[in-house]
Amino acid sequence: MAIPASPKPRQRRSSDTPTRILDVAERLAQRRGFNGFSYADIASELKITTASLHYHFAGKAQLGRAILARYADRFAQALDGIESRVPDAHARLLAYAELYASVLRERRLCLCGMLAAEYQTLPKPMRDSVIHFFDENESWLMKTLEAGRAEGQLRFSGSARDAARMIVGGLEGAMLLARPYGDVPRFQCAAEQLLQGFFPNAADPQSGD
Amino acid sequence: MAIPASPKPRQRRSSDTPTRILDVAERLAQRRGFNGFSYADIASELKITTASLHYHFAGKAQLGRAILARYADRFAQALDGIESRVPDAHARLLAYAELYASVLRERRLCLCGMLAAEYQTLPKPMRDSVIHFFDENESWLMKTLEAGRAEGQLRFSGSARDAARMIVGGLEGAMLLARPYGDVPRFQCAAEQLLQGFFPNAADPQSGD
DNA sequence: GTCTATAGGCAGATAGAC
DNA sequence: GTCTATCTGCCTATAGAC
Repeated sequence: MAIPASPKPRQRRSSDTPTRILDVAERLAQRRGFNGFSYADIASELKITTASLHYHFAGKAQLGRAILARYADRFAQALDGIESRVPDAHARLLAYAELYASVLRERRLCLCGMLAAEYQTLPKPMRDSVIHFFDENESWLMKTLEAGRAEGQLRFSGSARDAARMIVGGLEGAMLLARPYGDVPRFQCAAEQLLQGFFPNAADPQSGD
Repeated sequence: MAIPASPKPRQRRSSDTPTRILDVAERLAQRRGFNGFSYADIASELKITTASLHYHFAGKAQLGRAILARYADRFAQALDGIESRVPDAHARLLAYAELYASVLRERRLCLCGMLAAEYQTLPKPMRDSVIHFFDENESWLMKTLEAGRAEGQLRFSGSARDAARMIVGGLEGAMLLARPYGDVPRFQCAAEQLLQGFFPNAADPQSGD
């Protein structure tokens, strides 16, 4: 029920052609941007032709939609996974930041962070998916923050919505800057500082140096 | 001395061809990304030919370097301006965030935020300039934060370097996300939250709702 | 499903006239 | 400095054989 069985458990490892195309395209989009790769890049890596690519994904716009749809699904599953595995709100925030760190470790940007930069050049359906992704993140964080505040595990002064937006933006920005430096700890350090204000047990931020 | 006079004060408004080219190219780069515009885009807007563009900037890579050099100069001047006009550290941080807001109001991203996303596709000299830009921002913020802490106007627990990096990343990310929504207040709200932890006079962040 | 072959357009770039 | 004309290459995309 919760985990629907794959409709066709044929191949050993998820490696049917559409999936492999999406895997490569997604990685290229996260590393080089949606405007930074071509059908030829995917085709050469998979040793197929661009004509074959067009059989599976009629155009780059449709490919982009498919990448985004799969990415959003996977992200939603990851958030569900946090909720089922991690009981307390404090740890959930850290687990949320760790999702970003794991992407950065592959020298990728968050797909939607990248697409947010390219937003003005994207076809309308992709724009809508990017917005939807951030809305979903905001909702999940709001839910988490409010629950944590009710339980006394988290503290924050303003609205949960504003706090959620600051967290998403802060993590996306920390990722954006850490990647050119090739410096994952740089991201982690920023993420910790960003979140520490929400933890009541944190040392008072007034010690000197 | 501080403000060197323009070498050739010929035209009424800064409108020699190289400057107009840089103006258009910079705006396109900040809105669509460096990979999101072409020589033809600039040429058609200025009603010149791409051949003329090549006379002033031999290639897109050189144009990119010129855009970055001018942008970095202007940003450094803006930081100097804050230091000369704004006396206290608290207000300097707010003025710093306002620099970002003024860019966002033109529906642009910070040039180097945009180029950070496209980093893997940039020619080496542009990469170096992007890194240098963020290093300069970090230095300026460190200086400002340390002075503010010494004067008792700012408080923060970790190193000034880590705090500076969190601020740059946080503002860049808040910009990145606010733009797709076309929502400048969204940025300002995130910026305020990001900075409020540095202000000792802020209300303790434990009030309920 | 995958291929060969190719179309049509746009990219960055250059030569040479004015 | 700006132009016309052109080049080469890459881009997305399609037709049609296998």
